[in-house]
Amino acid sequence: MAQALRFRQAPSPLKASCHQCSLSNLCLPLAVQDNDLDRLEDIVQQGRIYNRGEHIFDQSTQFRSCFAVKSGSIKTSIITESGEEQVTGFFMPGEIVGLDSMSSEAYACTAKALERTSVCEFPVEKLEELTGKLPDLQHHMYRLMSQEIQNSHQLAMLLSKNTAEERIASLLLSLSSRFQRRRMSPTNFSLPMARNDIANFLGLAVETVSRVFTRFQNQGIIRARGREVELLDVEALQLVTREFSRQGCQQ
Amino acid sequence: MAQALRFRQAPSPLKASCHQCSLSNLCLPLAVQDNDLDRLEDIVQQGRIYNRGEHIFDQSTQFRSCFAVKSGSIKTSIITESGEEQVTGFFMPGEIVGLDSMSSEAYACTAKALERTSVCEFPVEKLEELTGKLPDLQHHMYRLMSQEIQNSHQLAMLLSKNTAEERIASLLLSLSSRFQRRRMSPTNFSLPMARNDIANFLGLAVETVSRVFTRFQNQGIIRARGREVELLDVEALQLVTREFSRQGCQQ
DNA sequence: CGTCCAAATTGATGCAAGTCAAATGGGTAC
DNA sequence: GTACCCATTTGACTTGCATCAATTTGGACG
Repeated sequence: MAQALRFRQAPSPLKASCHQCSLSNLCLPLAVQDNDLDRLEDIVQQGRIYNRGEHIFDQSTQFRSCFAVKSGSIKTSIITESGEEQVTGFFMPGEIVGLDSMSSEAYACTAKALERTSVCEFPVEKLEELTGKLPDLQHHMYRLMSQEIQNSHQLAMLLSKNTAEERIASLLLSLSSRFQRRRMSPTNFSLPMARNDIANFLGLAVETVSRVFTRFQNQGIIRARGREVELLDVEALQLVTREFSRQGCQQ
Repeated sequence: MAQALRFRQAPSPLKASCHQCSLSNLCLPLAVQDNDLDRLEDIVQQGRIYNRGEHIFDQSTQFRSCFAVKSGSIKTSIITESGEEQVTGFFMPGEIVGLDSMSSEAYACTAKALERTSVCEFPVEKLEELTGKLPDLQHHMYRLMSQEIQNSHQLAMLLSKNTAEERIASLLLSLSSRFQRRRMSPTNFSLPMARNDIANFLGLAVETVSRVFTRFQNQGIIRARGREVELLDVEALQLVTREFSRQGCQQ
């Protein structure tokens, strides 16, 4: 069965079909004219399927490619010499992993599959060559990287200025809108990551994350059982994220 | 005197000379072959001089250019609707400001001169056109942006995992090595930013920054009077930043 | 040279979130 | 089904840093 699946997914293991991919409105093809799509397909490699917990790459791997999430989800984290971990992001289908490594010989972070996950691989050497020829694609790469800087600044802001409740509300809303953009329910989804990962990402202790979840639940803002989450009152959540700012206003 | 200076700095106000610039081993020219340097000069504009506190751009400005610091220094920060500020970075001569805005119509942050500061301006439209023709320059842009993502991740890590002392030690060491790369003393320099900016950047209260400075001083690690700082014991500082990790090791 | 205001320092107190400890739940393999 | 392990939750206690308040310092300017 597993073998059959593998055959079905990768009839020609080295080439992916962007034309037929349902993510072409999110992923790199978004920036490529239809008649140039072949050139992108030429350099994309259909990556293999990773089971939950498997590494797509880690900080000891030589940097060679960026990856687009095709299905499933990925968490990236920096791991210090002493084994200390800092989760730097969660990636959903259509999002690109590895942009932070383009200045280094080795990957700048470790990427781990949070569930059964498939990816497409873009060898950077070929990708750079192609972006040199396709201005729109180059522009899109700049956009993506710039967006990632902004995201990271937002995270820094969250970490340095916001309370535990505000951080968690922000994360839930971010996930919600990202699910929505992928045509999934924005109010009813299953968290791809463990409480531990949430805690690490948001600079909190696991216990605090757990407590905030139950607090939100008692207030009727969300319903959570394990990884299944239902947002019962999105406005209330938005209010939580803004509460901090509103106080600033009143002063 | 001020006028004479202005004339000397900008004989032809629209064109900068990368050939003669002392920062050519730090800034964008770093990635450009000598015989292509003219093409970079063609698109660079000599920016004006900003006094301390003046804005180079802010979040209401339409995004048009990236800027290289020529002399002086710049701080960038995000300002929320409610006026809350988060400092996202400090920039020294040769460093590029504005890379986080390449995905947006308006600048993603506000850039303010921390002292008398001059800049070179790179209009993005022309810059993108040029990077399409010069693969090395394109590669360098990817490197710069990727480096900025990494820096921001490091900041997030600092904010979420490290104590006040560790954060401040890290900042001092970062400044030290950046001064050194610019052929200035790595142990004896003047902070371009106020305590307030340091506090905001590191997610601390001003009072905490002040206390840590005096603590370091009492321990004989640094000497600080106002913005003048002398690092008396660099190894001790490095030890402070690593203390956290070392504890992780012992477990 | 004194005046004024912002920046920096120092001290006292409170709280949000971390830490430690223990109980509960849920998933997986045998 | 049941045993095991890891993830999650809950409770009790501790603490680093924020906050509030009061000086002190220092630079800009008339």
